[in-house]
Amino acid sequence: MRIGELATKTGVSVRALRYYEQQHLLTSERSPSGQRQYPDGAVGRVELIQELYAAGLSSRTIVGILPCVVTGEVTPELLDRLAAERDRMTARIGDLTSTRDRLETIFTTSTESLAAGKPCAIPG
Amino acid sequence: MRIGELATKTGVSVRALRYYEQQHLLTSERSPSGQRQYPDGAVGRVELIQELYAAGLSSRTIVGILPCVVTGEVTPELLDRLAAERDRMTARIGDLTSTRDRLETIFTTSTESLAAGKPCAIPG
DNA sequence: CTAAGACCTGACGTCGACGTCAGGGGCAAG
DNA sequence: CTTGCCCCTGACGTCGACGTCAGGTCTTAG
Repeated sequence: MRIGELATKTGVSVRALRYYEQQHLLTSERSPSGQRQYPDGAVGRVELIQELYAAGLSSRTIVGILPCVVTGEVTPELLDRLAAERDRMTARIGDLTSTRDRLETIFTTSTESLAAGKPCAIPG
Repeated sequence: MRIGELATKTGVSVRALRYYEQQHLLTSERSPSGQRQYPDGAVGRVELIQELYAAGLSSRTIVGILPCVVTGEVTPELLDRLAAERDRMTARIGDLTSTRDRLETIFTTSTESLAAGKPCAIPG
């Protein structure tokens, strides 16, 4: 598969795919003329990368935990980093949830204030 | 309170506080010589701003939902935006959770592979 | 053969939330 | 009065994940 096809299949831009390769997140074979060739598995690979980016991980972080997928390499350091990222995400989910609940509280009290025609008050 | 004190109390840089003012997230009185003066309530205000930034909201978004706190203004449009952001956050929490679970799965299977001395495999 | 489209490698532009530097004023202590 | 610290307003720098443009090559349909 060439880069354009991978781009349309994953919904990621061609530029982004080349960028992923620069960051060592993605590799490709080259045709004699220098064009990139991807196996079918690249689609899932790119989708995983996108998911991790969306979760707020940086290229550096992803490249640190991705070798497991790539080379089948499983080292204790890799597992440590993986666990660390998992924990970071769990903590982040907790923060987001409490912030969401705070917005919810503001929303509820504000809605009541609107119904009662009173000015709104924000809890601590 | 002057800007330096507010900065140390909130753990936010002086530069950031001036930036918040530029973005209309924060207001200040000025002394005759032009120095910013903040009331005590500014501390909680800045902390709320930080929390919303940390939740991934942009200045534009925050300024769109913050007037409720500021002026006590409660309009239907404001409540709509508030609800929309709350829903966006709920959705984001869901995405993060599934990604975290995926990392967890990778971690678990990789740990087993390491124990068994086998190469790791990544699910779906 | 030729023209259109897909691909290549640089390299500069963008955007948001600040950091940092330059150049200058305010103010309390000694 | 001056030293030292805090404050002010520009204005340029930064970083990450790309967008976009320039200038050239490859491939494929007609």
